[in-house]
Amino acid sequence: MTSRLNDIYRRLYVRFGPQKWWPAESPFEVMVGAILTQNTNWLNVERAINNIKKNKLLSPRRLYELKQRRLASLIKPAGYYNIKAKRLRNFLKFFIKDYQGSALKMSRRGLSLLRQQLLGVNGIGPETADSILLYALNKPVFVVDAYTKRILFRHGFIGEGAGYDQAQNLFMQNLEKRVKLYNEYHALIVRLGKEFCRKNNPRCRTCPLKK
DNA sequence: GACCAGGCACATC
DNA sequence: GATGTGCATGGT
Repeated sequence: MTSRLNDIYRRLYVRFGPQKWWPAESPFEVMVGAILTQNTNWLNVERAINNIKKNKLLSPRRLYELKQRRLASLIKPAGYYNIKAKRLRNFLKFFIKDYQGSALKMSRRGLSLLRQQLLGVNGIGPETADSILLYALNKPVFVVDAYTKRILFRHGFIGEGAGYDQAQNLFMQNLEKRVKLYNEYHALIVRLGKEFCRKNNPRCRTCPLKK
């Protein structure tokens, strides 16, 4: 299993090259993006983040001081804007209260504690939590998303109904626990997914992983 | 017009 | 514990 997973990584890297994730200028921007990108095209998330930046509001306290209505209107392009405004505020409240809005302070704590805390925030599930841990705080945790499960299933690594943890364990129990590897691997899977592993994609049959 | 996108919480059975 | 549903914009 280890060698197959390493082989897949190698092929993806050769095919697509380094992906330079996460596309953001600061750890806090990663956190915001992680919440906004839930079930949403990244291009729409960029528009939402640009709205925040244009108004010079990309800071934990400034965002938290906004009325929820105002926040929702700023992030409108990202879709689900009402629920995401709520989720973002839930996270900001936690981030400010427990870590004074400092990603550096947060990054000093251990992975499993942080993961528990993040999952305790209403609106942050496993993928959002792990994205924040890996891409904002440099913790060695493998991020699983819809593409990851779809690819693992289509290549026979897991059953169709397999859960998040099962997919995550597959990687984490068979690969070195390295931030750089996890960072690039997940990004490459998303890159592959966008092109070949959409739900009804005829190109799936020409997937570069199939030899 | 249909389908899809870097999920999650909640209701119901 | 499994399954279904609401949330919403914008690209292809």
